[in-house]
Amino acid sequence: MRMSMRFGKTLRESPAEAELPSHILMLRGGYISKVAAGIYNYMPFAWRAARKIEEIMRREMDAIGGQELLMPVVHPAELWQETGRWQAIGPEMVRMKDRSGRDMVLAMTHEETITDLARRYIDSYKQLPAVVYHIQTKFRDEPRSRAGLIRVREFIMKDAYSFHADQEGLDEYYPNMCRAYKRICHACGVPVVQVLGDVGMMGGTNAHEFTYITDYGEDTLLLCPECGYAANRETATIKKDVAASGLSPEDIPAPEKVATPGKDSIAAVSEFLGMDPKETMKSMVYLNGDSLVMVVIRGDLDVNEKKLANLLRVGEVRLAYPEDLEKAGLNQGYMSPVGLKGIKVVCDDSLSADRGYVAGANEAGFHLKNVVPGRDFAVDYRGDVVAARQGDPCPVCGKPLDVKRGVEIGNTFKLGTRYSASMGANYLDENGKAKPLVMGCYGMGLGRLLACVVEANHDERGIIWPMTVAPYHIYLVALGASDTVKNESEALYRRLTSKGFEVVLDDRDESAGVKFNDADLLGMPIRLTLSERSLKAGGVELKMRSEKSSRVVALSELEGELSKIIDSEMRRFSPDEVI
RNA sequence: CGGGGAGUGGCGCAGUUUGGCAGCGCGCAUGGUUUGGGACCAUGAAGUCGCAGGUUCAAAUCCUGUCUCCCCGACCA
Repeated sequence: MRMSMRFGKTLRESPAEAELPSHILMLRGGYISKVAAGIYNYMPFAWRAARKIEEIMRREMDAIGGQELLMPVVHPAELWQETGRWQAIGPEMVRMKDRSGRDMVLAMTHEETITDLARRYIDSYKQLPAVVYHIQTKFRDEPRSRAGLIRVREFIMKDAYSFHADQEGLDEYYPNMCRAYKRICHACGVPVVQVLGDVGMMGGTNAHEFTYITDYGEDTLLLCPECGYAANRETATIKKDVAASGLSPEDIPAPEKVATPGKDSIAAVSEFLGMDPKETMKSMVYLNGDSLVMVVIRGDLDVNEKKLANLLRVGEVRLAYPEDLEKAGLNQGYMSPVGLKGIKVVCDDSLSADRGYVAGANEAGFHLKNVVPGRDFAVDYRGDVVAARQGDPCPVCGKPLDVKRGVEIGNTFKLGTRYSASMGANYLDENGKAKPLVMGCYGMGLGRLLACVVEANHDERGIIWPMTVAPYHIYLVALGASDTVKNESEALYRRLTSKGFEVVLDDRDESAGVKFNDADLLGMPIRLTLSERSLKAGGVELKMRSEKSSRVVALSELEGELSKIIDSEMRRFSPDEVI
């Protein structure tokens, strides 16, 4: 490839719209160009890198029994109506009518289409497990695209689906996919952590995310540096240390009303009464659709709305407005579930039913001592709705948790029978009995991974592509306008290309500074410089993008040297070496 | 959807406060001089100032509406 003929160009200044390194560098390098918010063109260099990532994905998917197919981007609405997602999903799904007025959707994902295929082609347990994948465009009309390729509306995803006879089959297969995901990221030079994830709109029982840790990420994670516990904010929990008191509710004195004038916060009340916040009960009221829900949790803890919504099996809840509280006759600062009527109560499992807590008296200026969950108020839901915070004890080992940000590159879900049951995707087992297929689904964003490659591999001058995904391995700078340099560089370019090396020849009529700066910005791993000076020194100058120093290599030894470097770099990123 | 900011040649920006010839740098084209870390000289092309309406002798500038884009939040590969 000759730079003089490159479709696209580098920019000296970074476009105002970009803030992240990956976004800035890919725009400046002419790798991507924006069409609309969250919709990008992949220019030739970026597309070459993307295709290399795809090949890595294919290699790893094939290695765990995946078969590649291709499903369409436009689906008939009926498929999505069968699973209920036509109704359940909001405006992020693009809907349209075809010319005959049939409702159609743009694919946000492909569970429906693959399950439709599965019910038509999988008849018997003898065909299981079955694993298929494809690399295809998705469209999600996100409320807010941002950060270049990291959060877009149109994106290419590698998504895989597995079908099993039973949960055990899925459980057995699932780790293969997790390992493959780590191998793919490693091969692309992107370190990832596997974290517990929320099932979200997919449904199912169990999920993991594969996340690249960076302050620019929009996913919030809780990590335990001690034991490796890792979960995203929607799933993370903490050690609550609720030791049994050995008391039964009858042993605990009845609630006692105490005056707490003006003490309308946990901190104020516990200080006033000389108690630990852990001995108090915090009451929060949320709006679930039109109805109110009260959540009670130990005084020192906070509520995670997403976990609350999941416990209630609804899409979302929001903190009630002061007017709502007033209408319900609740005194903010003095609320409690005691004597509450017509409002469901969620009790976090940080509160135990064998001890008394300080709670509000539902009367301004008063609290109750010795309030026992279950005895003094009815519990409608009990579960874990705690919001894990920086420094909270790890649920596994008790050491303080760290909060980090990250970019979710891929995720894996144990779907179970969520889709097969609603779409009637059954197989016959050994006894000839029809059973729903047990499914897993596994997504990974191609553009997002590409952006993370840049995030994880750049310096202030530009991108430093790992050999495995570099658009080209070698950037050959022809320096100077002399015929000797022109002829020699042209000959070298042809020679290397004909031997299968991936080479960009910078044959532009530009100054040395421009060429070197573009070489650094574009980030091919090996830079060769051919000039009068290098020829006089005995050959071409060879410099790795990732290193400072350079050396001169004789033209006669060049191929051997390049092969050696490329091989060792490829090995450095080989997942077999590590995972 | 809530909060903040911005739309002026391809890119980065000034000009808007106080209405009066639409500018600068980079890039692009042509010619010449240069060639080891973003060269220099000369000449040139390119903008309905996001869009619509209004005020005015006159609007990039003032008013109204609208669209788009960016950042923070809610939400996701």
